[in-house]
Amino acid sequence: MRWTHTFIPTLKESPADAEILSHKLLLRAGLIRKLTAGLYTFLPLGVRALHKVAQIVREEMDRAGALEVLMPALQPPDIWQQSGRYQSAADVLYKVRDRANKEWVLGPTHEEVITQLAATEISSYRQMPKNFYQIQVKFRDEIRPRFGLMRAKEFMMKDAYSFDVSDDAAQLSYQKMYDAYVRIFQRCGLKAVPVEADTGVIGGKFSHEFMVPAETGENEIACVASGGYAANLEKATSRGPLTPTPGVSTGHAPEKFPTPGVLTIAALAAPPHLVPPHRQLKTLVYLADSRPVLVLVRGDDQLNEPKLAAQLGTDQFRAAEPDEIAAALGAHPGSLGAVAATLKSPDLAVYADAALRGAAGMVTGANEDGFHLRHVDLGRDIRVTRWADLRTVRSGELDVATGQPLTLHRAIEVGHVFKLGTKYSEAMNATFLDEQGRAHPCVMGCYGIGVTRTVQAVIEQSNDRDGILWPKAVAPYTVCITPLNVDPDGPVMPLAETLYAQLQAAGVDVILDDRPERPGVKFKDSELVGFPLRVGLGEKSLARGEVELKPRRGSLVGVRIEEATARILSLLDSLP
RNA sequence: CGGGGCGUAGCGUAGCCUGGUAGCGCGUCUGAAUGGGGUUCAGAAGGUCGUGCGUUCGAAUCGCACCGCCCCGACCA
Repeated sequence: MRWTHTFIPTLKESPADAEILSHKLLLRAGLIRKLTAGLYTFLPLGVRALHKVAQIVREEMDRAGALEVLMPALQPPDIWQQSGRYQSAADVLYKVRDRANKEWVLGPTHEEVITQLAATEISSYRQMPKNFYQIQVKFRDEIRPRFGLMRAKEFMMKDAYSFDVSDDAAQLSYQKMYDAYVRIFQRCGLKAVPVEADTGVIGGKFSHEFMVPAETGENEIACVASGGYAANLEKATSRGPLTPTPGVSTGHAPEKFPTPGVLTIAALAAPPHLVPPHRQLKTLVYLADSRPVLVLVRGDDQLNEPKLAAQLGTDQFRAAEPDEIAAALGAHPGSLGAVAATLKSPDLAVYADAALRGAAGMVTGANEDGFHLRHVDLGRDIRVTRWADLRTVRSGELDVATGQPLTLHRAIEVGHVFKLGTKYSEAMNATFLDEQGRAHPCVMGCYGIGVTRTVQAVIEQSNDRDGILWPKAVAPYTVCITPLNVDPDGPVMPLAETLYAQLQAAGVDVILDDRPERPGVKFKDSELVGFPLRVGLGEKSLARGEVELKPRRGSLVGVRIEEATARILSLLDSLP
């Protein structure tokens, strides 16, 4: 490609609405332009990078035995009614009406469509395993689109759906996808960490997310530095708080004491009360399927809502409002407690974090505004309905299996593999007959990769002060030939043309910067866009009989003109 | 949806508080010089100051409403 022929509108300054580096670079390097919030046009260079990622995904999916299909983005709402997600996913569903005023939805994902297909087309165990995938646009009515391509209303996704005859077989399908994902992100030049993940509203039993560590990521993960355990913070567990929970009873019965105006853990820890946070019980009130539930964590711990959701077994839950709390407990936030003797209703469910097991001599609210209780022993004074891991892991805590310390990192989710089970196949009647002629629901898995997001994640992870540092596998062009004088009758351009033709013939994605610009402009642009290798041709180097090879991440080397093509090809091989 | 910030030329911005001529840098176009790191000089084009209503002799500037964008939170497959 010739620079003057394509369209690469680079910018010296980044538009004010770009906040994070990768978003700025996408705009400045001329890869995308915004239409409106969450919607972007891919310009020629952006499309090339996107297609390269998509092609890697496609090759690895094919290699893993998945079958490419293409499903409609426009979908009838009744399949969403069938799966139950017309309600549960209502917030993200774009709905449109046709001329007959019939409603349609724009697909945010395709479990319903593929399961409907399986329901009609897969009827025998002989037809499985099958794994269908597509690379297609998804539409999600995001509450807040953010960070360019990171969280958009419309984005490119690879989604795959596996169908198996049994749980064990589904596990194999899952593992194949997991392995394929590891290869995909490796080939994209991304450091992506597979972490154990919460399965969320989509349901299912088992899942991993592929996370790209980055300051600007929207997720947080906990990892053992040496590798091994890694989990989304929504799911991460540890051996518990570093400060042990007090476990020795004072021998006294709970005793009420006045704490006027003390509404927070910190306030109770301050003078005059001086109750350390780890000796306090934090009492939270949730409404699960409209019924109040008390949740206890240690004063210095944070409740992990996804863990609570898993224990409650419903996604219809939320923190109670102050008036709802007052109605349930007779006191307001800041004075709440779960001590049985202070509860209006003895059968109020109490979920307690496992770190509190055996806790004694604790302080908690008295369910009377302005009062707390001391000398509270969990086992004696609080009727716990269920013990569970409900707290959020903190940095430095020890891995359950190895005892190694965990560190917390922010990360970008680029891929997700789910073992779905039979949630959709049961809802949509996707059954098959086994060898005995008995019907069973297909066991499903689903596997997503955010293709557009992956492009941005690569940039977020690979850049320097001058611009993008594309890994060769996903660079829009791998080689940029930069003649410093484009006079067709001059000494430089004919050689540039020759190299250009030879590299094209060798199958290299090469761009020829044939703009009549000053060298500085060309150098800056090629570095901003981040082509892995620049081939510089100027009269000075030519006079020495050399052309200059400048890897984006390395230093400049001069090579003999007659060896140039061969040296470029071998240098390319060695580049990341 | 709650909180905060912002809408002035393609991009980045000043002016707004204290009402009266719309300014600068980059980019674009023309010409010249320069010709190995966003070069320099001269000239030019380009503006419903987000939209509407209001206050006023007069509104980019003050008030109200709306729209849009960004950030934080809530939410999120």
